[in-house]
Amino acid sequence: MEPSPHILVVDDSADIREPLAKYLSRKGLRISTASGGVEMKRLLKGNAFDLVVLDIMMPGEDGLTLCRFLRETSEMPVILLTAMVDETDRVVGLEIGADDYVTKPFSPRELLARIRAVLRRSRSVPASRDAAPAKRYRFLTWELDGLRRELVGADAVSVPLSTAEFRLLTVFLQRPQMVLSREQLLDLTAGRSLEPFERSIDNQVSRLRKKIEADPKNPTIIKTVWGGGYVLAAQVTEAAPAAVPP
Amino acid sequence: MEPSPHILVVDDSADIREPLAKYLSRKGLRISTASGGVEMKRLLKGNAFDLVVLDIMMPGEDGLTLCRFLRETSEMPVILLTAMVDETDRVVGLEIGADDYVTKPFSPRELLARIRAVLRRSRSVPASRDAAPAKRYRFLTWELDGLRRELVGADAVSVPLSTAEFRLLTVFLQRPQMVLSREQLLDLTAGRSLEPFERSIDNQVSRLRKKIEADPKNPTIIKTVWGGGYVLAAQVTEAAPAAVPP
DNA sequence: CGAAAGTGTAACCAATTGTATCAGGTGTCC
DNA sequence: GGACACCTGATACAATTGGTTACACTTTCG
Repeated sequence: MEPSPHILVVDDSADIREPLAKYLSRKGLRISTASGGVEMKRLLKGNAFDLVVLDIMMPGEDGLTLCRFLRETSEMPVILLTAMVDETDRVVGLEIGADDYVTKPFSPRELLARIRAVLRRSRSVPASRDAAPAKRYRFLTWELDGLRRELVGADAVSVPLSTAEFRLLTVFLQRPQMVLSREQLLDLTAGRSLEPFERSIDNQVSRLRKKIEADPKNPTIIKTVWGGGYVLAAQVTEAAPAAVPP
Repeated sequence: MEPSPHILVVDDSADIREPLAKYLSRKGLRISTASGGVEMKRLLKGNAFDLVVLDIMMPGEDGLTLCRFLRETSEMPVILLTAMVDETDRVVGLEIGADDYVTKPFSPRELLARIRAVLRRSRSVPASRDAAPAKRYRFLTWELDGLRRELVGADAVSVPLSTAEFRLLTVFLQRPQMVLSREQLLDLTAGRSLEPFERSIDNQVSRLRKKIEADPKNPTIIKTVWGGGYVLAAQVTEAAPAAVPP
């Protein structure tokens, strides 16, 4: 029932990237690839990955720099691909906070084993506290309280949202003005990839519109991008989490 | 400038102790190590530690015993290292008052993250003397007194909770805004794993809701995440344990 | 314009969830 | 020991949720 893990492979060389992606996909993982830092960052915005495989030796933005970036911006596990037999890279890598490393040349099987090991570890029972970055978002007359999972209208009346609706709305609010494909939306809301003729996202959007649009037939908040997906076309301001009652 | 936190790592195996100490040192923590209970107690006398990392499985004086000892003699946060297999250990550990646990095998990075999380938490709570394994949690109009195992409402009326209800609520309060699967909840409350068609957690949640929700049919505190489990959707503040008049 | 592709949404249905009820277990008090 | 209170897991059945399907409607483009 669990969605298959989504892995991002970052390597400048297509000769490594492509076969690797193919192999890992066959093994039941969802794979996206990026050829460098810029592409990686773009993909990170629209998708929810469970792990990043990162080549250290890359032209342009260095792998270690990217690893450090990942560490600073997320909790995502990282596995490094290091070319050197030299220990320095591994040490530096682990120091920066990588979860594991594989030295090139490596067998895909070995990498797969490492990926599974790291995923297993990171999936263990959530320990304690460390509150999620739950925020509040204000848009138009609405306010979504991420802490209480509640949508409140101008008249302070709360509109009940189902789990899927809440997730979808959150995803949009975190990415205003960004066109999101159905594929990305499904990844971000449900962590799975789009099946050939799936229409579930269309339905969720439709259901959500009925709850938040003044006129669902002429949506002004969540707009359709023909052939592209949907956008949240409203200005969003992030508010601090609801104040604690004294 | 804040002095870097001083951590005591207690593990009988040098193969774990040494590299861990090295890694954590590089990350800016001050590390001392002990190979067992005797050495630990000796070090405790001469140093002020901010946190103890404790292996549960050790020859001689058992880790759980040492953890209990720490709880009785100090306020120091404890993170347990437990073997993946034994779920009971985790439950007992948290019950005894450990602040967190990490299951072996673990990545140094994961442990570091847990250490930082626990330190952050322990720093934000005003220090309180007198050993108290159980805390008090305030949420909405409620207050749970972990010491007396009592739930008190706004009107100072106490609502009696059964053992299972108390544990479940505690687990939620320690992880606000965190979606917990039935599997995880059962693990954390009873230390066992979910049988195929088990519904006991649903039942417990339902029973707990009847006691704490204003309208159990439309829960606002413990919300359902369809296909995912349950979340505590309320802000929680930790309070010092209630003073016991002598 | 007309076909093809893309989108909106009502209606349907399988899976998931809420909860009443039941039964076994445990502890208490005579 | 027996009666009773209470707790907790199992079971059953109703309600809800969300994916699927079908069909009408839109947009695009030759």
